[in-house]
Amino acid sequence: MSKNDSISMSVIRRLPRYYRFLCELSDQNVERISSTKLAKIMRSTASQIRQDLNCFGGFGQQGYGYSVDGLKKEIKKILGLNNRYNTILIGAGSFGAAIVKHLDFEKLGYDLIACFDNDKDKVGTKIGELTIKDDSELDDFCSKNKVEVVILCIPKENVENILDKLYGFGIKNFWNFSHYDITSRYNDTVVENVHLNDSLMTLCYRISNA
Amino acid sequence: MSKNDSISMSVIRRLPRYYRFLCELSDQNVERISSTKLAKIMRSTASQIRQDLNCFGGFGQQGYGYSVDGLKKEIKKILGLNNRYNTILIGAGSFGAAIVKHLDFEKLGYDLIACFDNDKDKVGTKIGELTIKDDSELDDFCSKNKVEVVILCIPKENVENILDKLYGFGIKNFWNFSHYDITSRYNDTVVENVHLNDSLMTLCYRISNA
DNA sequence: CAAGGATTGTTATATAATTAACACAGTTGC
DNA sequence: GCAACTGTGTTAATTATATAACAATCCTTG
Repeated sequence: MSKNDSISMSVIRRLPRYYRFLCELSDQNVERISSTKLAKIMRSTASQIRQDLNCFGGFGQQGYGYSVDGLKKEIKKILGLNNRYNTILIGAGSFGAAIVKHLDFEKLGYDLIACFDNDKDKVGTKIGELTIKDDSELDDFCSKNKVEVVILCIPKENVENILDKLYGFGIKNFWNFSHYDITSRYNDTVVENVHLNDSLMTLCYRISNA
Repeated sequence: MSKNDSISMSVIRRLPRYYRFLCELSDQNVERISSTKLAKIMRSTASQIRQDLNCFGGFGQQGYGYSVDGLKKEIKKILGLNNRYNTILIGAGSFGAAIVKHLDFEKLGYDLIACFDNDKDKVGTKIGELTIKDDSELDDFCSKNKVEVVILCIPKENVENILDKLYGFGIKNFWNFSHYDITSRYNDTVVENVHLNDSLMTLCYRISNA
């Protein structure tokens, strides 16, 4: 598949940031940008930008730079943001609910098709258009629907059980907010662990040692 | 200050994870652990663990390994988790509220002393024990209280204004959930940017290119 | 439409991070 | 209390990442 054999994670994790800044430039009706100017805005280096982009192809033009809209579309395609993925939320507490309300899943390709919780008080209430289902319905739902991504917002005690079950249904893509490293359990899954506590601790270190 | 001159960010970002796993081992009443065993549990390498820890001092003992509780305490100290920091939340929407409810600020050293929002409907309502204040009270509050950390959960349009104001009060530590790179504006601040959209996009890339 | 300037794609260099190697200190068991 | 083993701290080698350099290419302008 073209050039992108084994792109390093360092590069991949920078792509969303490029996309973000390109969207802003586009909103400001900037038509073209050079790697040097973009580097200045993003506090990066021209070298890095050019090298990152060239992992995927030559999107620029000598003597001109990059077309903002063109590059934006290319990165969107690279990131796979034109695809759609059926997504469910497990753990529909205030945190899970806030997560799905706060971000643009739709825009980024995720279709939220169901929410689950084990709290009887929450079951039956709504998150947006969706009615929260009981955890006991999870098996049935997964066997009848093509679930591609799971957002996990549950306490770490419950993770292993739920995880094994989902894995059994062939679900391997997780956006994980629970305080548990999913990758420690399976290694053929795609997992984004968002460890907010880790982030707070890192902040603490940096403040304390500033 | 001892050994820790210019520890690399890579090392620092691993510390919370060590701490997390050590807490679990401690909960399981494990008394001692070798770098090799810990590496196996954490899916890391013994070399990396030993080298990371030795940035801060020799906490282990030849032929024995590391005392779980001892090492846990050391890392806690290194991370600065014994310190206390006065913290305020700006943007007390469902997301901001969920963030402060979901995590153990207390345990990690952060004392939440006030919440602000510009939505008149939210002002006066409560988050835990705290009553949400109007943004207009921010100046007054900052001048009368020692605010050390700010959690930002506001739309990116409002960030620059609020940020300049806070910076004016000498506040330089931010936990930032807004879709804006604070480091692009000032460079003498300590910022943890949590870009959840970026995380979602990275996940999308990895699913799409698996 | 040619000459000069700009800016890329790419290769080469320098820096950073990870892994491996190993000497030596401390533990354990007989 | 000695021999064999375990496992650290540390230095060395390897790999990965970021920066710099530059020739090739395309735009721009008079």
